[in-house]
Amino acid sequence: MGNATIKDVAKMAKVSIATVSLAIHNHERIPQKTKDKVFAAIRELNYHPSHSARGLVKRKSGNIGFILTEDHFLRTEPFYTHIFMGAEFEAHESDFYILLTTINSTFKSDNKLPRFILERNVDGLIIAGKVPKPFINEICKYDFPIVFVDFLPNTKRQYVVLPDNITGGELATNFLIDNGHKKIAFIGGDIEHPSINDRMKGFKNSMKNAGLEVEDNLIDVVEDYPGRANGYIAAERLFKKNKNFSAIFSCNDAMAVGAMQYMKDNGIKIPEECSIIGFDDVVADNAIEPPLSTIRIPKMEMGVEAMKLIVKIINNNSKESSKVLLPVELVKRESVQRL
Amino acid sequence: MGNATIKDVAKMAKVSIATVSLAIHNHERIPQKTKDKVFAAIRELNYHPSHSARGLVKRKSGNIGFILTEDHFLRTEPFYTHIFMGAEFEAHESDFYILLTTINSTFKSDNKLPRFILERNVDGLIIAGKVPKPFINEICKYDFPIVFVDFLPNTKRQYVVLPDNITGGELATNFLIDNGHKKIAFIGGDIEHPSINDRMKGFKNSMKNAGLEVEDNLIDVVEDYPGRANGYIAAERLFKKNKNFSAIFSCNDAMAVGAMQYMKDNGIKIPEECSIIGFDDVVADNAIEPPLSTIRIPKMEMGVEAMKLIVKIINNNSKESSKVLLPVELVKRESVQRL
DNA sequence: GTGAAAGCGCTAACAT
DNA sequence: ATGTTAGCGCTTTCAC
Repeated sequence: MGNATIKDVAKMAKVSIATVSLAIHNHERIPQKTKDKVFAAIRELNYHPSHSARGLVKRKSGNIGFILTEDHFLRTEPFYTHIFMGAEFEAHESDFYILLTTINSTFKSDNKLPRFILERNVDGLIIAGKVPKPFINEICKYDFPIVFVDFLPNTKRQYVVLPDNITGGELATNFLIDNGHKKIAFIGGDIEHPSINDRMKGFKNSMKNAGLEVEDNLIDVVEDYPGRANGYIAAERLFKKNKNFSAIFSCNDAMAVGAMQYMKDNGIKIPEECSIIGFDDVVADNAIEPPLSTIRIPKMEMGVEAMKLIVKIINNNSKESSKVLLPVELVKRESVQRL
Repeated sequence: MGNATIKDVAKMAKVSIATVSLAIHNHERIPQKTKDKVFAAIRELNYHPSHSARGLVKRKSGNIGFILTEDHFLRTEPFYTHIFMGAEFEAHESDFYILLTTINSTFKSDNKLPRFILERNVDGLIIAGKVPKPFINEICKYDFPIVFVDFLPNTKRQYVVLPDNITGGELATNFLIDNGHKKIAFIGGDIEHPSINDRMKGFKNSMKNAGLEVEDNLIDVVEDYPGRANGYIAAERLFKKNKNFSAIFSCNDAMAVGAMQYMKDNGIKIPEECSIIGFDDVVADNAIEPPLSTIRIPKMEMGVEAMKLIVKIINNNSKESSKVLLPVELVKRESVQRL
């Protein structure tokens, strides 16, 4: 089972190893006939060029580093897992391998960086989700090309792949408005996160456009991570303070699920007494009762685009900065009631 | 920011590159004094050996391939994600990188194998969870050392890391028995899966040891994947056929959650009217009502052990076969009632 | 149109 | 106790 080297191919095709190499790279100076001979030998021998040898001479590792925080990777919902898989799929189309590693969300500037950075064993980086500032600072000292996915840090050269959060926020809000809702609450967390911020921006845009008031006390934003527990808390505060709303737009599904739990615990019927819409579209949404309406983020596609972009940058075919905005989609399920 | 080569180190330490190389490998022929000089230069230059160059001469890639099915990777519960992270952590301790890839669960023998196999760009394989038979057949043609985690195929040389499913099954069953349950149902799926099979074995062992009868019509095993939906179905069948049991042992948490859903939908109080215990201990267990008692599988540790084992095999320090059995643990929560 | 040869960074056998 | 050197598999320049 093929452990052939370029020499073996050369011998079998009766050409020099230089010719084999050039043929593989589809060099114009090699006529089709010779190429055919070479490729026949390659197939026959089940030859695959050695990654190491190639890397050595090209001074490229042929690897892409994929980094996310442990928290994100271990989240119940396979959100970043989907993004990774998109990148992985796309990697099959290129000659790159992906090295996945996680970092701690409490990364300090004197913590050890991932080994593949120190050893320069990657040609570029994909960073998915929010990562700590000190980490970004450290990593920028090495000058790898970096593509950020689902997070927008403020670095100089910015290559990012994001869902269209603003439009998503508008989509969700418009859906509620179109269903006759006028008093709409917004719950969120970690508001410095650019994505969450944009979703709220979309919310406000739509409210304004519809001539509806955005009431401060209908907005509940917790400081930290917008997860289930905080969704519960936010809903609790909202309902205790003010019962004067007919729908909630949650900055993501996790918080929405928490909020729904609160409503269930307190006998508030969904959607009869209060409608709710989330954001992300993660698997759990379909498993809860009632199924949650939400905004679908194209997770796989984000991974695919990130991979395409980093390869483009490495091959020097890209501009100084670029921002890929992926369209999101309204998913109507049963958590929103027409008034 | 260090792109130094072994030459630079040699120059700075005023020795030959051979000495540097030997010092790095802590060769005995190099006296401590020289080593100190060398390491000082290494630190100074922030030198890290080139993975490619090393790989080229050693004819090793320095990579481990980690393979699982897409289904498993994208499962809502981050079960295999935890296993992967364990392997990732352990990889930090070694000189290996991990290449993660997924395969389709419908893999056919003429499907393309992962690229790192074809290109021989891994020195060994970790395969997590059940993978299709044709895949195993294909992969065995290349003779990479393989460690299987959480799955036991019948290959010749067997290196496996498993949770102690039999003991787990006994633990769960004994817990129910100790709480006064005598009529206990078992629900499961994919019974050819060695893990599920072992859990049932443990169930039967405990029942027998306690002098209790294992009633055939209290065992409901679906053909396919033991997931939520099938848990619901199994519970439904069980309750329709026979109300004559006070507790259910579910082969895993996913099925348990499905079964609980059925009970809730049909007004069967948990645990007052029926106790239930699962297996796996995944995050969701704590989020449902009532919190599910279960058997905890040490997922991270399994990844760690798998990585340790594959490294050992690659370094030729292992026996022909070996089976690492990791202890499981009973987690008492609120889904089991004392009779 | 094709081949020879240098060299990528490293290891290890062989010299000194 | 340390250095010299061949060679791992490949790319690419230069020569034929």
